[in-house]
Amino acid sequence: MMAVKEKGAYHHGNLRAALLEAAFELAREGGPDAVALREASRRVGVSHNAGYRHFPDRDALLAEVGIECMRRLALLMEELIASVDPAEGTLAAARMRLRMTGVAYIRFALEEPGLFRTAFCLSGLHPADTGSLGAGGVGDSGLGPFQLLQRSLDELLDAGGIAPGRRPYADYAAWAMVHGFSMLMLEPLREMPVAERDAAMVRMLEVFELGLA
Amino acid sequence: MMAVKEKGAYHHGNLRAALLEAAFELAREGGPDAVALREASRRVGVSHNAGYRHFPDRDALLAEVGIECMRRLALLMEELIASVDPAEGTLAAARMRLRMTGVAYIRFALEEPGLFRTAFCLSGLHPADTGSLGAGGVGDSGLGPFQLLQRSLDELLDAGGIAPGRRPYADYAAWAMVHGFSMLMLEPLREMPVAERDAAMVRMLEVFELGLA
DNA sequence: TGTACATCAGTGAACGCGCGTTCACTGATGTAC
DNA sequence: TGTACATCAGTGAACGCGCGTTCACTGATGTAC
Repeated sequence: MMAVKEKGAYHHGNLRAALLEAAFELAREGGPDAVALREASRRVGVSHNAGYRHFPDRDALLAEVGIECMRRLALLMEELIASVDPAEGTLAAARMRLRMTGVAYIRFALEEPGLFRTAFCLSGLHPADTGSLGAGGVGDSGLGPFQLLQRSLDELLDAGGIAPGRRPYADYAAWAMVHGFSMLMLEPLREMPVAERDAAMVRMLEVFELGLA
Repeated sequence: MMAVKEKGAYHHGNLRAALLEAAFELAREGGPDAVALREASRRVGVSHNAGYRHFPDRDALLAEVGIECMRRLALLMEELIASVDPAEGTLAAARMRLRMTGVAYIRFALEEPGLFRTAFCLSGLHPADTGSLGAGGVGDSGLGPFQLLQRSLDELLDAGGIAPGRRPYADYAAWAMVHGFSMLMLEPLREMPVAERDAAMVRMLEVFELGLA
C-alpha cells in the first residue's frame, strides 16, 4: 500500500489528477479561456511546466476538462429525468421527462456557466455522436446529453405524444431551443428577473411540446 | 474642400473611421477576441497607440464594432422580411415573414460567424431593450433584431396565426430557438451536411409555428 | 497677407501582464542482479 | 539483503508571443491678430 505523499515531497504522486481538478475549477470560474497550465500548476503548488509530464499540451488538458463538463451535464440530466418516477409509463410522465431533460440542461448552464461553456468549446467533441467520440462525456447510463434527449423524445413518441412524421429533427430543434435559451440568459439577458425567466422557459417548453403533438 | 490626405501624410485625416473598419474586419475574421487595437493600427498603417486619440480604450472600440454587427444583422432581417411582398396581408404571408425573420438570423450567424459572435459579446448591449441602449444596432426601420422579431410575431398574432394566450414570451422562445440553432451549427455541429442542416432548420421553424397556432 | 501660438493628432520607447513551450538539469523511485 | 543503474517526475531559467496602456515627444493644422 502506497503511503500518501506529504506536501512538499518531490514527487507529487498524483499530479495528473490534481492538475485536472485544478483545471476543472478554473473552467468553473472562468470558462475555457481560463484553463491555463500555468495557473493550474500554481494552484497545485508545482512548477509551471510539470504538467508536461502528463499532458502533451494545453489543449489536451482542456479537452479532458471539457469531457468532464459534458459528463456533469449528463449526470444532472439523468438525475432530473429520474425524478419523474421511472415506474410511471403514462403520456403525462413521458412529457414530464422530456421537459425535465430540457430543464436540467438550462439549469446546468445557469448554475455552472463556466462548465457549460467549457463543455461546448471542443471542436472534436460532438455530443451528437453516439459512440467513441463522446465516450467520456457520458452519465451513469452510458449516454451523453444528446443521447439522453433523444431517448426522452423516443419515449414520448412511444407514449403517443408526437404526431407521426414530427419525430425527425425534433432532437436538433429541442437542443437548439434549450441551448439558445441558456446562452441568452447567460449573456445578453442576464439581467432578466428570475421569475420572468422561469416563466419564459416554461412557455417555451410548452410551445415545443404543442408543436410536436 | 479638404483634400484627401495622401498615404504617408502625418495626419491620417480619418483615423477613427479607418480603425473602426479595420476592427470590424478583425471581428469578421476572428470574432470579438480578435479585435485588438494593435492589430487594427497595424492594418491601418499607423502607430499602435494612435487610436487612443479616438477611443478611450479597447473596450470602447469593441463596443462600437459590436453595435455595427447588430446593425448588419438587423439589415439582413429587414431584407429577408421584405422579400415576402409587403402588400400581402394574408396569414400565409405573416407566417412566411416570421419564418424569414428566423432564417435571416441563422443565415447571418452562419455566413458571418465572427460578426455574429461579436454582436453578442457586449454586456451592456441588450438587444431586448427598446430604446436608447440598442439605438445604434438598428436597421433602416429603426428597429433592432429583437424588435423586428417582435413585430413579426405581432403581425402573425393580428393575422390569426397565434392562439390566444400564446403570444407572451413567444419572442424569447423564438429568439432562443434560432440563437441556439445558430450556435450549435457554428460549433459542435459544424460538420453537419448543409442539406441536413437546412432540413433541420425548416422542421424546427415549423414545430415552432405549430406550437403557437 | 503674414506671422505667433495654441491645439490637435500622430510617434517611439517603454512597462507590465500572462500565457505556452523548450531546455538542460536533478531528486526520487523501482528494478535487475 | 544490498547495491548499480535506468527511468521517471519534478525544477528553474529562458524565449517568444501579443496584447493594453502610459509617457514625453513632435509634426501638422488652424486661428487670432
